[in-house]
Amino acid sequence: MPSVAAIEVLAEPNRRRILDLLRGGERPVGELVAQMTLTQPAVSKHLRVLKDAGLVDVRAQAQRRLYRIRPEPLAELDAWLAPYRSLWSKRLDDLERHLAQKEP
Amino acid sequence: MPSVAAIEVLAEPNRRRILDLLRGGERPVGELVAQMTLTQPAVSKHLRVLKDAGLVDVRAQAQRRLYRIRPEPLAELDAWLAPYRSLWSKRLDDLERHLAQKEP
DNA sequence: TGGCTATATACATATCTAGAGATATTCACC
DNA sequence: GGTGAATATCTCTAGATATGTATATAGCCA
Repeated sequence: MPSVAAIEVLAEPNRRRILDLLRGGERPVGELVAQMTLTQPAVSKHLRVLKDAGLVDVRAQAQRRLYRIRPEPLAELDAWLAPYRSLWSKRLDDLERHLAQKEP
Repeated sequence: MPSVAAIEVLAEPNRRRILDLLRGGERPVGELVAQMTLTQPAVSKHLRVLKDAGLVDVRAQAQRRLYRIRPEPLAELDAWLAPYRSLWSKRLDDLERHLAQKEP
């Protein structure tokens, strides 16, 4: 069970890219490959890492493998971030107040 | 200008640890070193990386350097995470509903 | 069965990075 | 000015990792 392992896996930009592509829903490997400047083995390897971290799930459909997001580890990452939120929320409040003032 | 560089910097567990320690407020390097199982140069190096990513700020006080959190990059990371939130919020709603049902 | 498609794995390599130890820098204080 | 304390930087090294090429595996269809 990886605690905040998601952040280590998602440090890799191509893996973030893959996840972004999967936000549109289930996708076969080939389609992911087509939208990235990486070879198929490289993409498969990233998918393996994502799967091991529980960030994606696979489903076989004939020779195809359909990948989709598993959001749980992202929720954990979000939880890790939570205690820090108060550090910037005040400034954001200030910003909102400032913007609201510009067009009353 | 690092877009989501924070996530790459925070992939390192010791750097997350440092940030956690700084949640308690400004700290000199020596104090951070004392609470970690790392040599002073190693901690200084991590602090350098954190500073380059804009995740911390330094302030000199005599020979001491007081480090503190700069929350902006964390806010960016939070923003990156935002589009994914809908993926798990439904399940969390379900969980909450389930829990609420157990003690009416 | 044979050939084609889709994906995964093996292997080799080049790059990156965290870490330790040693040294340099900066400041306070005598 | 000299000494000691606090921190930064330099150098080197061991380990990790992302990638490409080549190969294996598995399923469909004729």
